[in-house]
Amino acid sequence: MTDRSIARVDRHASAEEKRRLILDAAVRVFARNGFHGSRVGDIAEEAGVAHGLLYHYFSSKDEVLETVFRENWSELLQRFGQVAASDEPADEKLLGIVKILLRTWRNDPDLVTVMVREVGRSAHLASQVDDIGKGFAVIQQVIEQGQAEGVFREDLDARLASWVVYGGLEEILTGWVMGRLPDGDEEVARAERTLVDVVHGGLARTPVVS
Amino acid sequence: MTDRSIARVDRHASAEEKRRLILDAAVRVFARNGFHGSRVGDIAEEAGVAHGLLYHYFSSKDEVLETVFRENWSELLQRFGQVAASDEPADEKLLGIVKILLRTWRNDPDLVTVMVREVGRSAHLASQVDDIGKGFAVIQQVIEQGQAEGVFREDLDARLASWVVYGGLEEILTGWVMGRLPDGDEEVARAERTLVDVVHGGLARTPVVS
Amino acid sequence: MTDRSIARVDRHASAEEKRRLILDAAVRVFARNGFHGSRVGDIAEEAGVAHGLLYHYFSSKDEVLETVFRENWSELLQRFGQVAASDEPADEKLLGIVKILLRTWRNDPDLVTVMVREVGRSAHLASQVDDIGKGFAVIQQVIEQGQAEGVFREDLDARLASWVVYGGLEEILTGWVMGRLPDGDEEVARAERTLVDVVHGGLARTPVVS
Amino acid sequence: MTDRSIARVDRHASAEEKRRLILDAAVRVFARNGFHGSRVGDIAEEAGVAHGLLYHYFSSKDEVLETVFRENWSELLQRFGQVAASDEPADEKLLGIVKILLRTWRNDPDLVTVMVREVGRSAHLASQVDDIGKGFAVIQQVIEQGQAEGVFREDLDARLASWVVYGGLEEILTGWVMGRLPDGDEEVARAERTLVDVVHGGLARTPVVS
DNA sequence: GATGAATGAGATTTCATTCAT
DNA sequence: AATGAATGAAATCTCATTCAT
Repeated sequence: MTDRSIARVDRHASAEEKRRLILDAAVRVFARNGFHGSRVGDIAEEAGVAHGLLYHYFSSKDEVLETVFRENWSELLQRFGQVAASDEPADEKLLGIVKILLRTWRNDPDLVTVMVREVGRSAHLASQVDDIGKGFAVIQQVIEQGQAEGVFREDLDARLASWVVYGGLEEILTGWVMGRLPDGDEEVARAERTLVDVVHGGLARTPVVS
Repeated sequence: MTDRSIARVDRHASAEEKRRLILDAAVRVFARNGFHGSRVGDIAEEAGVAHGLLYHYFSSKDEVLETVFRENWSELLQRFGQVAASDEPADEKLLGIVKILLRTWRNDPDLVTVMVREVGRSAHLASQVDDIGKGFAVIQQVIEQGQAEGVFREDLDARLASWVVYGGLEEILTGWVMGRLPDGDEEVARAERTLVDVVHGGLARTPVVS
Repeated sequence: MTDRSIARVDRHASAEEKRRLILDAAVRVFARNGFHGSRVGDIAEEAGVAHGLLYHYFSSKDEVLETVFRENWSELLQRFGQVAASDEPADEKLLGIVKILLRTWRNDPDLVTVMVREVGRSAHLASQVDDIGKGFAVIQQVIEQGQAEGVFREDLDARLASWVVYGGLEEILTGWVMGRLPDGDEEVARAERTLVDVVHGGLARTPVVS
Repeated sequence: MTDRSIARVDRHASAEEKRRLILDAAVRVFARNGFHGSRVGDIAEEAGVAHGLLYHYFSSKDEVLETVFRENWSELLQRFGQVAASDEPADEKLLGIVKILLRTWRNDPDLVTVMVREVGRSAHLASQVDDIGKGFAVIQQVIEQGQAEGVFREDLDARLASWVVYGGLEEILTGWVMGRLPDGDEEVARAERTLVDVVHGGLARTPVVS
């Protein structure tokens, strides 16, 4: 979640800064053209370096995408973990996780675009699979905790439910990414509310009490 | 949702049958290797024809994917429409739509794989956008109908809610497609139940009645 | 020099007529797109037949071009021969040959376009070389005859001179073909006059009498 | 008209030299096989580079041909211009232009072959049209100057006459290119003389004085 | 004769990656 | 570290030609 808005080429950028420059450029370019539609040269150009330099820091174009994913996803995972480890009730935790992801969209739509479109379901890289799984696992844990605490229904398969929750979340992001859902501060707030309402209380008016 | 299991090359296949052969082969190959990982020659080989013939029926590899999507999605849309037009209550309709999609997975996992992985969020083709939107629209209509009938809460944004519902649905499919969720008749039934439970009744145990 | 203006597809065209249909279509298509820019299918379409039929009458695309050239060039050669065999003086004969070619342009610009652009200097076909040579030979004979009769200067290499004459002629045609010289009845007449004036009397005002 | 005979691959060739290497190789290959008969790989092989490098310097095979034409024709045009700007009489200038072209054949027959066969009349590229026109324009100017000075007949259309002159010239070159006229120092000298004699004094023995 | 589905050799072009400087 | 010229595998697409019907 580095500030990518400052893209000017600093002639005196240190080695690490060049690496960042390239990663940030990659996010913008992948977001704009997709992974397959982006050439290594495009990334280098966007970063203001020669394309050969990219291979000094990364072993391949694939590794650039993988790095983008890994570094950012791990940060998200960490924040999920903090929420999950707090002593709030399960439903609040769920809300916290939702907020983290939806608000990331506001801060860095390009990054979310890449995560959702390129990494989410393409079988590009094997390594990510585990990491993505950890995201589901956190949600699943929260749900299971909620069931244990009695705030969530126990008749639900917590694992499947975590997929449903995550899916709803990701679909909203996709809607924004693809430009099919209106974007803006208010819209994000509304989406957050709707998402939580649906997964928490369900669509049904008269609650299904059995 | 043609039966693609019969792939033997019928020497006396009529022209239209060859077209089908190619489309069906494309679904299998795209499902196996992804769109970008599939060569035109792979599709032709799988179909048992020369690769040049593909260009007799389609103008490009892209058009093959587009056709796969268009022809199958329109069939799904039609079935959604039938459910939506029935005189069942809204929650039954929602269940009906969920069933259509989840069971398509069982009948034709390759097709679903392609739909979910290649078409869903890649900006491959412009034309599909409209059609995909129609899927959301049907769900949204059902939700709005439910709100009007009083079976669904009125305080929800029906449009956003339709995205959440569809997202949960698609994520389950993705889990199967990516091999990250266990598959099987029983699992599909359980997923169906969980999905409907979540979006209908919500996760909350004690219904949120204030 | 068949009348190609009547291009309607006669359903009851006899075999020979189909052949003509194809040849005439080929002239139009080659003139429009050049030999390499023309597909066999384009010719067939222009002729209103299936492209497979072309191979019933000709063994290849090359042979179509060769046939166009051969059939039409032999007709021109014949007319050259008639002029050369007449009992007019050599300078009149030269004028006659010039007239034949320039006026062919008026009657059938597509044909001349093909002759000039595709056959003239591409080494497409070996067979034509001889035939083209016969054209030069006729001009050379006329010049030699003129020299023998005393109307033409004897100090000129008749062979080279025939190439110069033919070159001037062909260049004018090329100018029309490429749209770089104005076309029209009057222009053709003026070109005829200029060409004959130059090759006959030369550019020099005060004749070079030594 | 660079010396193309030195084709050995110099490992230390600078970037610009590689570009030249490719252009020179293209001239040889186009001369040998014609534009359509030459594969990009043939050019690269002849130049001793990988075929991909060609696309580093040129955007397409077409652009290679266009560049060959443009760079060489502009040099010729410049030399024409020098002749035209000199203070010689018009007939000497005409001779000068003829010499430039005919002698280019001796120095670089491959280049002339390509110019005559591929560029002259194929409608390959739009850009050349203007440049080719400039060649005619110079000749036309010289003729008009001669008419003004009284050395050339005033009753001739200078524009058309320039086409006739250029056509005679080009046809001689074509004869050599196609191997239909004998080549050699003496032959070139004879051609030069014949060409000038014809366009200057005409074929007629007793000059046409009216 | 006539059709057009089917074939497959072949050509251009792209672009990730390497490496000499 | 940095550059960008150079490489070459690979992929899409074209189209002349064949041939079963």
